[in-house]
Amino acid sequence: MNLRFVEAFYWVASLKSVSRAAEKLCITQSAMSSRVAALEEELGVMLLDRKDKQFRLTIAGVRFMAYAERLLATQRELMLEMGASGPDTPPMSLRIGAIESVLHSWLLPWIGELRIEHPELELELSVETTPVLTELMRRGTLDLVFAALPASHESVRTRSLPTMEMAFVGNAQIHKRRRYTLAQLAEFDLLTFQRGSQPHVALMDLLRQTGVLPKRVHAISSISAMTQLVVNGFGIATLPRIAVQRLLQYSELALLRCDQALQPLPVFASYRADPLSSTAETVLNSVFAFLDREGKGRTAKAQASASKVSIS
Amino acid sequence: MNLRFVEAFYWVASLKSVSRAAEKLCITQSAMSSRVAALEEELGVMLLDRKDKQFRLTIAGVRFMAYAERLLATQRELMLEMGASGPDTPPMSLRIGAIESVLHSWLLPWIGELRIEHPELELELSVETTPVLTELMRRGTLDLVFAALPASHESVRTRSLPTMEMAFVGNAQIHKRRRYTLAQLAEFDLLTFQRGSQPHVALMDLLRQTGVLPKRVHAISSISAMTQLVVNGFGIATLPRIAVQRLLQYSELALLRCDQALQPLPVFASYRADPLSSTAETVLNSVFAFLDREGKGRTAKAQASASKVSIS
DNA sequence: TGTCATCATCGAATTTTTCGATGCACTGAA
DNA sequence: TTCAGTGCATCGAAAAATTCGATGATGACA
Repeated sequence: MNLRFVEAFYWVASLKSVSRAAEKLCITQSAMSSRVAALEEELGVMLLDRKDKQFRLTIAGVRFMAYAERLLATQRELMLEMGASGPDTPPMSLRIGAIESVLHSWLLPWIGELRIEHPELELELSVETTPVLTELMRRGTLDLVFAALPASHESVRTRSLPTMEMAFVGNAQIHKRRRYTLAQLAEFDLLTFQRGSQPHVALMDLLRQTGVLPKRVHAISSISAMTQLVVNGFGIATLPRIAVQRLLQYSELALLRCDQALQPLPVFASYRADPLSSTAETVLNSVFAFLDREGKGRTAKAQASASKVSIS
Repeated sequence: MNLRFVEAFYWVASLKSVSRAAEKLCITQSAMSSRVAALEEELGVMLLDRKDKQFRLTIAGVRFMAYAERLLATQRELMLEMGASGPDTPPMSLRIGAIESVLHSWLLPWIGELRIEHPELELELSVETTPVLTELMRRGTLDLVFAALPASHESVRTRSLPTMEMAFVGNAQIHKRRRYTLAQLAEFDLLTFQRGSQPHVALMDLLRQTGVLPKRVHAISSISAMTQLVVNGFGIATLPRIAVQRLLQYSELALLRCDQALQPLPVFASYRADPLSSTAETVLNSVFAFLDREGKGRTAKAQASASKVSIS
């Protein structure tokens, strides 16, 4: 029995699809199909339920899955202990997905550090909205996703990251007040993320609760589009505070103080349980370490600069 | 990683030889050699210590061995649960070795039963002396051995079987007394197993302890040779009582009563730990069941016939 | 009814594994 | 020392396995 085949079956069962498992392991769908067939032949049992149109494991398939996990766990432990990172180890690749807010806050500087910590990693970065990301995670197209909702699914693990403080951002030339009430802000056009997104929902909730009737609320799916619009005097955007800070010095953006606080944006990291590799976990730990360091180091400096800017 | 290769390595390590492991798995030595090489390449570590002329595992090899056992144990459990005894399962073969005493007592009738219980088994039977058998077990040439000594060796398990009662056997025409003293018997030529064997040593000890000086003690390695000699009036043999009983009715042999009891012949079953198959264990359990049944069923009948014959 | 998505199956191409032969290093006996 | 014997690695060719690309079958969906 070949463990590569066992792994193949594991992914077929985990992703509930032959084709997607094939994609995951970088082989053709026909090869994957015949791997499963070979396993079935070797065991003398059907593993996939082919009667139904819908994907399902047979009873034997479910039982085999448990053994597959045990075998692969042992293999992983083994590889780890034997240090099977020989010189001919193929470059490990990790497909990361993130929402724009994450991209524009800590993702890029963190990736900079990651390239130093793990230069052998081959990254693939997709920026999408939360629902798209969770779907891509469910289908196994991404290995690690930073989104505003957990990609809850069997065999997908989730850890929650520090939330991101949201702030109103205006044009420094236009919005010069020291402080705004929500009603005052709502006299301008408001820009936030796409409909249904956490920031959009949170903003609408806040307006409703405080009884403020906004002029217009635009749903924009791109942070850089939003900032362009703000710079052009189109309106006021709700953006992650940290995400904006790196843009502040190069533009005429201004963080606006408001009497009503915006709900912070939660961030969840989701990754697929991979029986043979702890890459996602390792990389995720790197994220936590990075954010921890950033948080500590920046507390004084960044807070100061933030308040300074907000005065402008 | 292919579990067939892991199994290959397991046997290489267990039998401490590439060639013998190859023989065990029915492939050529070169194939076995390259299997190990493939494993080493995959792990990026040497597993066999090739510097020394003498076989040895490297540190990595020893560590890997533990994982190999775990992987194979899981695979075995898996195969068992999935009932991988498909219609295309190759016939299982078991190489059994036994000493003559076992052959002439219960081995053949038991094999008769075994063929009914496990008709899929392909047997290979070797009759040898105890030292040869233990060596063949050590080298992995035999899977299950019934001998007068345990084939003690790492990765060889041993269970002890009921001892065999030894008796003096004479020619019914010549030795007509109801009872003999040891001294009386010793006036004839004595026949026992080869020098160094348990019966030979035991007989010499008994003679020495009782201060009897035998005329001659012949060392014969074959039971049928011994019985022929006894029938021809050559002398008196020490043979397992049960072994002789099946010959009694067809010849002129007689069990002789003696005031000195012979030491019983111990019997040990040794078998190699096979991580993927419990054939030896299963078959050995069949032996115990058989002997148990025989012992119970025969107690009255056989004892009676034995005493009847010994009177003749 | 046509399109799309998913998967099995087929023959050819490719890769892996095995065989048989040979060479090398070492041992033990002559 | 020489010589036969043992144990293992290595080589090229043969055999077996795996994979690919293409095709077809099936059901979903509009």
